[in-house]
Amino acid sequence: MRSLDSTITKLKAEGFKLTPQRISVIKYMEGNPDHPSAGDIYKALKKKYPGLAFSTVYNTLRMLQKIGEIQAVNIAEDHMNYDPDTSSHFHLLCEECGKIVDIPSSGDLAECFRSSEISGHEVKSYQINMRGTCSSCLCGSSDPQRRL
Amino acid sequence: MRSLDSTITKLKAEGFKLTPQRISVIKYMEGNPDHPSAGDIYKALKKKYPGLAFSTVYNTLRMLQKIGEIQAVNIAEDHMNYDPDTSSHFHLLCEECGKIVDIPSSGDLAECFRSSEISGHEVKSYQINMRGTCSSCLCGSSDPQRRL
DNA sequence: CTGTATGCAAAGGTTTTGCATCGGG
DNA sequence: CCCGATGCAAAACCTTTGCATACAG
Repeated sequence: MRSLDSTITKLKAEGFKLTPQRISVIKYMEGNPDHPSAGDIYKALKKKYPGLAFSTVYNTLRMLQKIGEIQAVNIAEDHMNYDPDTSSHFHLLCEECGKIVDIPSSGDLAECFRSSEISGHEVKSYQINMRGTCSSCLCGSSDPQRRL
Repeated sequence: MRSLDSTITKLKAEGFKLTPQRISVIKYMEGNPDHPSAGDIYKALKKKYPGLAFSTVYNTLRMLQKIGEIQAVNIAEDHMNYDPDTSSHFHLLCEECGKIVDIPSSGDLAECFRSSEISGHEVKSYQINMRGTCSSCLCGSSDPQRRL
């Protein structure tokens, strides 16, 4: 997801309709670093757009996934999170504050997945998910953002 | 999970009770390469032990996780899978047959996670999940085990 | 206009919880 | 004996689905 404009252009090119609800979801995701869940998106947008259904959020997310504008992050145990940054990077779920933070992809790591063939299997995609404590919680030991 | 005996010994040492239901779950998991879900375990054991509750399966799995005898694998989209092999290795979800296969940890990959500090965050654990096509489905293109 | 997206509600699946009862240590 | 585990059922939660209506192109 580079920008609102490029995403909308892509939508049109792929033949999808531009409804206000879809645009609101796209706006919410664009540049959002918080890896929101479908529920987060629904709750946040429901205030502004009372006429918004849960299924519309899911449909829009699925559509954005299909055209490669967002990626689903399978790191939490009981729900999916969504990331507008589809470049190669990884995620850490902080066990203190519950946030999901981005981890840049190191050259060494990328090197391991250079080939699409690993142990005789064909690898089409991969995710690296970590758990631990994020830098904010490590420094500010008075944990200003503790949620758990 | 090394063996049935060692697991039972560990359970006793940790002060957990040895009930027939717990032992049946442990037996089912021990050496099982199929990464079953809680539902798989329940369905399989319900035949032999009609007196088995879903909650007991979940309780036992949580207990086994806590004492480090199994690990939860967060690779499927809508449920958790469980693996009695807690050594360092990764998983590939085959998009053809739906199976989860083990990928041995390479030295190069392990090297990347040598330090518990990455990008200023403290990493306590990590999972590498891949999607693609497993070697069985690649070879036997007549896909004898296709499920999707 | 036409076809598709929306909203609503209900279903489906997984996991959790509450409570009376049972049984292992 | 006693405390914790079990079984049962229901609830909670996330996600998907079906259908009539509304609306973008």
